[in-house]
Amino acid sequence: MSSEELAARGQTTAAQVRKDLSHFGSFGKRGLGYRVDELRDRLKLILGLDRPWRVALVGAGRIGLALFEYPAFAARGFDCVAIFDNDPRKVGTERGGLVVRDIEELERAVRELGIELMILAVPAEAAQDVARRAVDAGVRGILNFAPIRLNVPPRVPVEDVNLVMELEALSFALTQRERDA
Amino acid sequence: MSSEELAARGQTTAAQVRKDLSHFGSFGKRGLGYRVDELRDRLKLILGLDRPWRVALVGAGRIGLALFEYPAFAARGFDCVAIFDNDPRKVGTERGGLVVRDIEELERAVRELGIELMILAVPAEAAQDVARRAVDAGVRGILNFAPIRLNVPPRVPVEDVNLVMELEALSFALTQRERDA
DNA sequence: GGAACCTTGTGAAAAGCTTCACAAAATCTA
DNA sequence: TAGATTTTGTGAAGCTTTTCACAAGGTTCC
Repeated sequence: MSSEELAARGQTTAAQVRKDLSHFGSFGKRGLGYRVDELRDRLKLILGLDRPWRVALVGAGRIGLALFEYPAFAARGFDCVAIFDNDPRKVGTERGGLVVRDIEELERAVRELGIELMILAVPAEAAQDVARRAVDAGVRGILNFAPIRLNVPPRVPVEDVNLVMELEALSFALTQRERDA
Repeated sequence: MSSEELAARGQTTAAQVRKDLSHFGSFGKRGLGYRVDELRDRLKLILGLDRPWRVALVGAGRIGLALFEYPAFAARGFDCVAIFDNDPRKVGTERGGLVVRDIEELERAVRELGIELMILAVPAEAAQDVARRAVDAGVRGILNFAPIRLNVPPRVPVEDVNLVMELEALSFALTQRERDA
């Protein structure tokens, strides 16, 4: 498959595809393009998807649980191994094949289960404290749904998801178009 | 509040704050900074958040429903007015105060309820078709959870949310750090 | 084998974004 | 009122990202 076709599928340009890939090495054959199966394997390796990642959910609310049972995670090698919450009514109950643990067990469980990534889906007020504790216990990366900027050591990558902001981006785009017209 | 303080709170720089705001006009007073209440009101206006938006959910799966009941949406003026699904077991049941409608009613409901934004949370195979129908019926913007690039007219803004990709970004960041070390 | 054709990988140019730095405007102090 | 101080708004510089364009390498066909 040529960079031209990859670009068409990925909503980008052929030059962009080639430049991006060249950053990690030489993947294609001139006159021919890229072998899709080989490219996929090499990209998986680059992205670190050649091995499973152990993931925990903190905050057993509706969004957190819905995400955690999202089959696409497991399909890409993200293993959901623990759920934590501070609500005594939830602790001990089963959700999606896992027993909800008390947040007080966070540090011990992170160490014992070798948890590397955390999905943080707790109220904004609690997020910073949970993040600090988790990182101290060994969590290496955070997918953050709380609408605050987490203060963590620079070695810990954080990805923020803010769905309200996504809707606001649509509102802005449409409002701007109205004004232009 | 000075651009310096706004920057500290927003994880950016003072110059960036001033440049960004200057793009939309002159908001501050020299020697004094910005009046927070006035700034908030003017930004709301710029973002189009001075009026409510009518939002529909298509796909009454776990993630879609969890999102739809997310109180932060309503708090920012995004009114959830309809839920659609194609599963006869779900159609007619109540979810979060709304009766789930049959997807076949999509066009009529979009017109009658004046639906402007759609949260698209259906399987990837169905997403393009639903998007086309919704846009034809009058939907003006789409928050897309399906892992495909939607083909819609350029006047329709689309925001893509891909949670697997967010986790993959963490995996990549950590893998790269390992290699550097 | 050789001519025609295709597509990569990559310097160089163009475009876009961020930071710098400072005149201008406002406040504060006495 | 005047001098000291603060902070904006913004050109210009610096940096990053994207696009262009083409030599080099590879394929296809006769």
